[in-house]
Amino acid sequence: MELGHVTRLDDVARALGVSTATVSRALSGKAGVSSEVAERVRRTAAEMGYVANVHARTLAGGTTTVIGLVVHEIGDPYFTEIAGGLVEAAEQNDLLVQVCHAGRDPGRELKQVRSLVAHRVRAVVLAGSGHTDPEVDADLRALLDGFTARGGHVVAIGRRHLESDALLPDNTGAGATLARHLLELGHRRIAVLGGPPGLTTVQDRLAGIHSVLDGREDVELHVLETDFTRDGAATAAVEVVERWPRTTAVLALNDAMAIGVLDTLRRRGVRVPEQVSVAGFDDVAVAAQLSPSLTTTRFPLTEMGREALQLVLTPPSGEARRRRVDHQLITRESTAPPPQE
Amino acid sequence: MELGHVTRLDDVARALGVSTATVSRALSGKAGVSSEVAERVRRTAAEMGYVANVHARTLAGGTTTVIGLVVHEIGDPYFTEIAGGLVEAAEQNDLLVQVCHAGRDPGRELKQVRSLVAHRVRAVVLAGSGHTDPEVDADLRALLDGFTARGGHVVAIGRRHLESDALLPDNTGAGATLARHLLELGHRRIAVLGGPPGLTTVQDRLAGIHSVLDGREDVELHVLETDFTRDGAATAAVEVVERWPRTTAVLALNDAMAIGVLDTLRRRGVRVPEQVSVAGFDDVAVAAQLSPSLTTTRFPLTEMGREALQLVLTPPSGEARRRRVDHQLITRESTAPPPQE
DNA sequence: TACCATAACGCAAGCGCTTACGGACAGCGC
DNA sequence: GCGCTGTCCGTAAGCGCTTGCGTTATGGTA
Repeated sequence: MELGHVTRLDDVARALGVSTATVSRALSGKAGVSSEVAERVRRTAAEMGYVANVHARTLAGGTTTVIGLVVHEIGDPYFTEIAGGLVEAAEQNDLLVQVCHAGRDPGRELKQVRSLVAHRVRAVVLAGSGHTDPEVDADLRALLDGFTARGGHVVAIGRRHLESDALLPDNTGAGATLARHLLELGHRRIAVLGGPPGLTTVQDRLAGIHSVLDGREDVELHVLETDFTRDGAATAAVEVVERWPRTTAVLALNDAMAIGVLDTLRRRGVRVPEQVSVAGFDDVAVAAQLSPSLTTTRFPLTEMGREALQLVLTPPSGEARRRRVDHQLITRESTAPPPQE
Repeated sequence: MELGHVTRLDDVARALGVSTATVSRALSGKAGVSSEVAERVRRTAAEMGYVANVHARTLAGGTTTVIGLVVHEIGDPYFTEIAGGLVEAAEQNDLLVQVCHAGRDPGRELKQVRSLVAHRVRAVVLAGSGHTDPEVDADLRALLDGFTARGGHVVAIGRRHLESDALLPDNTGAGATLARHLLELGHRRIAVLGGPPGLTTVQDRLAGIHSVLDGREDVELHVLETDFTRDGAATAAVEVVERWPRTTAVLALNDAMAIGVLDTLRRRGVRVPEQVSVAGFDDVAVAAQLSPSLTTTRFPLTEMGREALQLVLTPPSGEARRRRVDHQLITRESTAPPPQE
């Protein structure tokens, strides 16, 4: 209970009749203390319920045990899974994760990163798409450069424009794979629900799709720009149904959007996949349980979160480590051959 | 770029020819500085890219802008939605959220909270079920008591045993509602997939179920203890199918588990709801998109996260504020009358 | 025995900020 | 003119920890 009082390093030192220096060294396992004393210190500290003041420690030059994670949409399963892998791995390494929600707004993102830097976090992990316009990220990069220069570590997931360690999902390949899949099923009138054009993920996935579909005279392709969210896609799907009612396949640029599309189609009484096929990206955990289950491409998101932490833990080598993450086509119920005319 | 150097308060002060005290006061909007000077300070600080060192500030007695969130399972949508509401609301108030994963292990939880306390977070939000055994939480409560005594703020979501501000979902009511729902559909052979008995949420939901089903001679009720996770339920569902093949309804104590049940039944070729009805708790976002969509009870999770932040922001009044959160039955495809014999 | 490395520990100077306290100065009433 | 109040600002004392350096004890070596 002990209202209002926290045991400090000094209290422990006094209780043992040693100096704070000794206690400090003993507790952080540094050399310069005999093992018996160290043991006694540790025991007493534990008994007294001593917990080091993180701020004092950090200020004095010790190292932080917090890493920052910046995501676009905390509610999006894509990020949830990454966060899950990261937080769990962090916990195993006695690290804490500070989660920031940037809402796909570069300004907000900048603010969040600034705050993380101010907290002297050990590392910043940036998850999600970068911006195609290098200008947008200019401030961010300057900030991150300063951060790394002072010993901070930056790990990106899918931000290929950043010169940091990175996990780079093969978005272009995934786009191509899905386009090919639809083509092989026989679809020729395809709608793509794209996100805001400023995002590299959007750009890459679209590029993959175009690389397969462009130049084919028998293919009618409509690309709709919309919000990169489930609701955005749900609304856009209405437009697809009304403007191009003969569409036989809708390709959403992520699973959240695909779910939105399924939702709209269900409400409108359009049967999937009998009348319209739907596919997404990312193979979010629930994709398999959807009604109908969703054809998508898989990136090992949880695994990527864990791997990001591994990068955090291993000190940055001379040059940036960039690992490409491969995709995998997951064929499920939501795609099928188009209806006979 | 400026490798290795961060602008400090002192740098700003020197640039302006004033004392650090003045700069400090100006930046934190305290009295004692003329408005012109304050304005000049703010401008110069911004120009120099000054960002206060959070640790120094906190150590010197300033207040933190971090709040800690402890969840049982970061991957569980239940917590994800709460976290989503919380993180978003926090962002709007210039607060950072530190997320901890306790994995339903009191020891780990304790460790995480200890770490949060060491970080002098402004508030600790504990989400998820408490433990029925008061002993288990004894250490935790001592820790939290110390924390509040030093001005910390504790907000619980669903931890009715803690004497803090709390949001208390009506789990008992929800259990009763679902049991009644199954009964009304005509189900008489019901299996319940419960979680570990040490959790109050499990206890409360079960209590609600029992309050409706107990004493009815025509009802055959089997309660299975299992892991409170999707995989745990998936495994348990196998057991249900094999041991009590005539079961017509499976009630899982949360949606994640219900999803696991659906998964198992699908694999086994058992049709839902034609042969077996399935229901869950919480109305996680994907419940509506499942195949088949899931009957469940809704708690406004995202809203609860937001509300928790509101509690964090409003200073604790004399006595704990405890708000009960009502549930709502969401009837969907996964429940229907049992098959004719 | 004298000398020096080595180990074990204490001293004290910070880390970058906040804030009590006090000084300087202006304005006011008497 | 004096004193008083109030405003604006600087001085300096910490906040609780880490760590470089100095001191002392210890043992090994020539």
